[in-house]
Amino acid sequence: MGKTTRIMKKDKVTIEDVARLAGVSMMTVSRVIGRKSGVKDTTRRKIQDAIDSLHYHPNISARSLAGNKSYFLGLIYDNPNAAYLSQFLAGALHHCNRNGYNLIISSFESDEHGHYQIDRTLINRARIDGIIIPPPLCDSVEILTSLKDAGIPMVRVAPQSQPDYAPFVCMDDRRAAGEITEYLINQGHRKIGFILGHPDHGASKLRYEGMKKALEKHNIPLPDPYIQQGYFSYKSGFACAERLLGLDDPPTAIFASNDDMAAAAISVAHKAGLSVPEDISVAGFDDLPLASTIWPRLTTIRQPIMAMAEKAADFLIYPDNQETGDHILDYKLIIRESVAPPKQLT
Amino acid sequence: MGKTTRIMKKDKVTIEDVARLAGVSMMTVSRVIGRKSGVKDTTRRKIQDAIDSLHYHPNISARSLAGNKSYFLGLIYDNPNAAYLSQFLAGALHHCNRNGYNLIISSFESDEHGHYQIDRTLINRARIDGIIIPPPLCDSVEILTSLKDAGIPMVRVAPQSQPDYAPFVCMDDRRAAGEITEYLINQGHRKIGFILGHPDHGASKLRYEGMKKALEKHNIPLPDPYIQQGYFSYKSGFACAERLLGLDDPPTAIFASNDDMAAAAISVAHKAGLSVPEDISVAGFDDLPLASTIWPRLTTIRQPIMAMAEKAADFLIYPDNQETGDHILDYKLIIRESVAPPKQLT
DNA sequence: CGATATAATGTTAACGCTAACATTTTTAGA
DNA sequence: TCTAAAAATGTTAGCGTTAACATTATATCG
Repeated sequence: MGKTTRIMKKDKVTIEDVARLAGVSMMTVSRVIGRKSGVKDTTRRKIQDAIDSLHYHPNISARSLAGNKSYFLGLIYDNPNAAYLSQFLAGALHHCNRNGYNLIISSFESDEHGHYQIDRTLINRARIDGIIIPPPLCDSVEILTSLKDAGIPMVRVAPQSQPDYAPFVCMDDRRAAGEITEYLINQGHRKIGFILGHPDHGASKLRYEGMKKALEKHNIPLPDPYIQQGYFSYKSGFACAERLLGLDDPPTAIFASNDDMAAAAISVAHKAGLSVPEDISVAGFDDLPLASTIWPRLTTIRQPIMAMAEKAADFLIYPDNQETGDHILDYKLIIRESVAPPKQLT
Repeated sequence: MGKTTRIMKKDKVTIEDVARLAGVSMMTVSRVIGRKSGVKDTTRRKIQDAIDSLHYHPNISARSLAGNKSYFLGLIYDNPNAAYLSQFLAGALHHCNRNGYNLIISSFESDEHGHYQIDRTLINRARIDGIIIPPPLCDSVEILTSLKDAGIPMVRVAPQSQPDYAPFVCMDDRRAAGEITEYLINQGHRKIGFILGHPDHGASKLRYEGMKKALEKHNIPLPDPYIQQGYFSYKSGFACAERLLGLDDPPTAIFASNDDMAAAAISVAHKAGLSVPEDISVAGFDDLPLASTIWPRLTTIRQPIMAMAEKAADFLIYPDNQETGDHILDYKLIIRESVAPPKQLT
């Protein structure tokens, strides 16, 4: 392979070429590509034609230098769950690309004390216009304050603390947990075991509360041994499910705070020679791909992960939407095969 | 929240400030931050001190505009597997960040015929300096030619066709499959079932060949029913394993072309009342997190996913390394609990 | 219909940096 | 010690775009 000293980038079409072809000034072209108002419709069309026929694409570096705007959004993560990340990414990416923005991602890792060290690499280097912060980063005080100090707009996703600190999007975990619990109750279950999520994730608490409230509403008891502390991991779910099924009077249904742990519960049941949902029902939360690849497929709550990412990007690209748009997105109860009425009722 | 018309970005420190403080010209500072040669050591140190004390960070837009270099690398993907993506991303991200680059990612989707439509969004918008292309995109002729036309340097990851088309990094799938097969043989297995990967993924063929060759070397037969066509998905692995275990003379070990399918094989075994590895051994390929979260944990091949991503980024950032660096990265046989000697031998 | 407000377009000067070339300083050789 | 070559540093002119202001065309009203 020959050595090319200099890369020849094709389109050296500049805004000037467009202006000349359209018979206007550069500035008017700039207004059109910047979607600014105050350009006559006929002119706009003329310019658009010139743009199209020349295959013009604005130079983002020049725009960003002159306009003090980078057309980049940042996304930072410290992610335990690949499936979550990948969906989230897809949503953010999609919305950015459709709106002329690019996404720069960066992974952060907490130190042994759970604290985050901010090197301002991301911030300084790309001069991003705003930053999307999914959990658990969105609850890190270090990160929030350092971004605020730097004056970078941010949108938090599903934050659990200090809701007033910055704009956010989320879903109603509590209500969702209540709804799926109601579903279990309606199916006839009265003995329902619960596997808690990671105590550091705020969502864990909300899901627990939603579940408890639904039970109370129907006067169904929730004895202590029916509540097991998990950590959102398959492994922790496995241990919890073993404890639940080892009880003298085991529950007829298990509601796990996420799909991973629900999947583990199904494994435990199989291992114990029980079939799901005939002998025991299992419900999850999240509806990640896992939920529909295992068998039986999980009855679960579909989190609007992509939608939250899109909305977050949207709020940064069009800050005005923050005042009109919905911050709380809809979840959906997904009914599949892992839940059925309990045996004694059939 | 008050409305700020203009975002106040803190560090308005420019190269001029640094130059003034260090008592040199802007150009000399530019040489230092660009890591160019031809600056006296004492001067370099003086400038570095000025940079540090002012907390100066070069403006990437300006650099990129003036220097016709973007300091951005692209990563395109069309990914079936979230775990793979997330590891790959981590590797690429890490290397970019450590070398003053940023990563822009973009997802591509094939149409119903498996072809890719290139909108040159990514290419034109960010003026990326190079692009990393993991499978399966790295084997798309449309993508390769259109990038080549645009003059964008690329590095392919684990390409399966046209190896001379562009620089690439990969691992030796064939040898790895051979090695894990040898391991099964050494454990005493003589009846080994194989679950093929997706026929469109070149790696599938290589893994199959490696396995077959190892068996031939030991004069172990591979009857047709022992070979099942999977598609890298859990579901397909499930069906294959059911067929394998339903055979009159079932294998004592199953080697699946990836971890997902191996995990499915374990589920099938459990469902059939067999325990792993006592009644049947299962081996996988990839060593994604799944491999060590399920029980028993999978004996598998650890693909150097992160390392491949890093290397790919490296080749784009420092093209000279392409001539000296290794293109074929090391895998590793990971021995865990899912494989044991077959029953009749114990 | 002229005056005035308003909409549409144009002009100029940066934005912060680096390529290319120019100049000065240092080193090496005779 | 002088000179030529090499090394180190400086100067100038953009890179392609947009902000801010200036100008010109168009609409509105008494």
